[in-house]
Amino acid sequence: MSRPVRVRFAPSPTGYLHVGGARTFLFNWLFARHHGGAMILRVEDTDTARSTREFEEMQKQDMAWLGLPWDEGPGLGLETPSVGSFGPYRQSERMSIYAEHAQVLLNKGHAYYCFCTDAELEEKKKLALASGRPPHYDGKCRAISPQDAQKRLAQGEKGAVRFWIKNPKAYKLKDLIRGEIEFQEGMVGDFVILRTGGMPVYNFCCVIDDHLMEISHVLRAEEHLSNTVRQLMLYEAYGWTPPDFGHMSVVLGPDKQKLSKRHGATSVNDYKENGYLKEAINNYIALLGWSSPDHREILPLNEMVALFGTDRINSAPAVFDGVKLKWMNSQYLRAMDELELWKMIEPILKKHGLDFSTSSEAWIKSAVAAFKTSMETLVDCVPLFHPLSDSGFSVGEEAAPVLGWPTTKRVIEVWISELKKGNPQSALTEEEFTQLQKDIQLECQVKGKEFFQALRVAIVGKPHGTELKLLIPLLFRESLINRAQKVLSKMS
RNA sequence: GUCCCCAUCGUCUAGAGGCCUAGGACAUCACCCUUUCACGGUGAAUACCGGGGUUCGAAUCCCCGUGGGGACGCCA
Repeated sequence: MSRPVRVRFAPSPTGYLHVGGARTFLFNWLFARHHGGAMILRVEDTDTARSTREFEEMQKQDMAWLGLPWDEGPGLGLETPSVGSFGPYRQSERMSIYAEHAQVLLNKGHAYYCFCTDAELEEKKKLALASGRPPHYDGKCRAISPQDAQKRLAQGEKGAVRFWIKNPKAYKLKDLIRGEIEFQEGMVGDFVILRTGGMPVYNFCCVIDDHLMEISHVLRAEEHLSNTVRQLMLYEAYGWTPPDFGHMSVVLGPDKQKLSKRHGATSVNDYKENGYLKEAINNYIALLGWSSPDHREILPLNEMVALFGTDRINSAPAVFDGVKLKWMNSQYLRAMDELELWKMIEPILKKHGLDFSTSSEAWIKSAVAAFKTSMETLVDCVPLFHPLSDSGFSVGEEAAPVLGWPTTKRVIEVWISELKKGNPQSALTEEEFTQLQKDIQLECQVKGKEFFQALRVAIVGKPHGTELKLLIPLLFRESLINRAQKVLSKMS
């Protein structure tokens, strides 16, 4: 009775992997790993008008980037072959399988050819809706005998194949997340399984594939709940045992509408580019509808695997909160090793013209350590590291009032002469700097704002910014002198 | 229109009849630390959608209403 756990993520390659899809994928992945089962990737590309191989590739790249490998399905890369023995894993490559299975239904009298035109169908639907009847297909073409249908087909007429609902009845579903759900009789009409032209339709492919791929559990979004009744009918017609279903709620935007592009950044790729860590994204997304039994919120992937279960999935829809994601990201950033973090930061800095390739490992470690608590995303490193780069030094507009103060010049001059007392290729320690500040204040008889802001301008070119005691140990005397002199030259 | 799902602080949630004067996290506010900002620390404010039952007792169970979402496709 207990089958091996095999779950699948079945996206349509019609765009980037978005947050909602990523959550479905993550939940399935966690479920598979928790039970030691297999994670299958199946590409649902039967909507040929909107599906592309490029989109498929982008989604796979995002999935891989999240660090959630799949066990079976198309490989990463446009030309890479699929892995797994239940393929092909692209629905567009399974056409003969669907055709065969549709024929089985046709032979059993569980399906029939429908020759109604779009216009005709549209008209009927409108009429039904207007008179308060459910807009279901009226079953007109049931009357066409298989022989007549074959004849019309042979004459070149095109038709679709519909599932024939032989004995309408209520269907019960034991949902893993929602419990028992009952669909009343008459909820759906005879539905299309093969479009005119032979292209199969989602509900049909889904059943064939889930069965043939021996999928044991289907965790998917709530929007498929009402569809499930059709799928149940198909399982019944074939005499197959359906998998266990679990329908999770949808992810909402701040306006409580289903999260979509108009809500701004909603794809995994957006977050990746905006400097988010995959660990933070996985962790945050997992908390959108799932909670840990031990009530912790910061959970690394391996712990989520150990703790995951469908019993703690919330059936109410969740609003996506970018602010909390950002917080989560900052937590992971802080927990990272300095050199590991540097590997991610360095290319970003380089892209912004900040080159630290000559810096020593010790310097990098202390620089990253000094700044990582101020970062919420990776891209936040740019303004933070900017003051450490000599090429990026300039005297800002905001410094103008400070430059106008009568005491400023003297403070900077003393600062320079003090710096010259040491090795130009050395930096001041935090303690030395603290002492030096006291000395200068005493010598110049300047204190408070007049002193601190003057000094800050001499060092970073602006009266505000990062704490000086963090910056100073990371800057050589030579560089500090150069900067101070540049400021001085602005004053005369 | 019909059917299905859902309903605890602004947001994510804990809560499976007494442990709830409803707990945590993010955000907010105040104070402390600090030359500024940030970090950190301490604390505050804020929620059981409404109405009926059931029960000695209900956020928790039932019914009705309301609100939100989804489905009713030759989209997935």
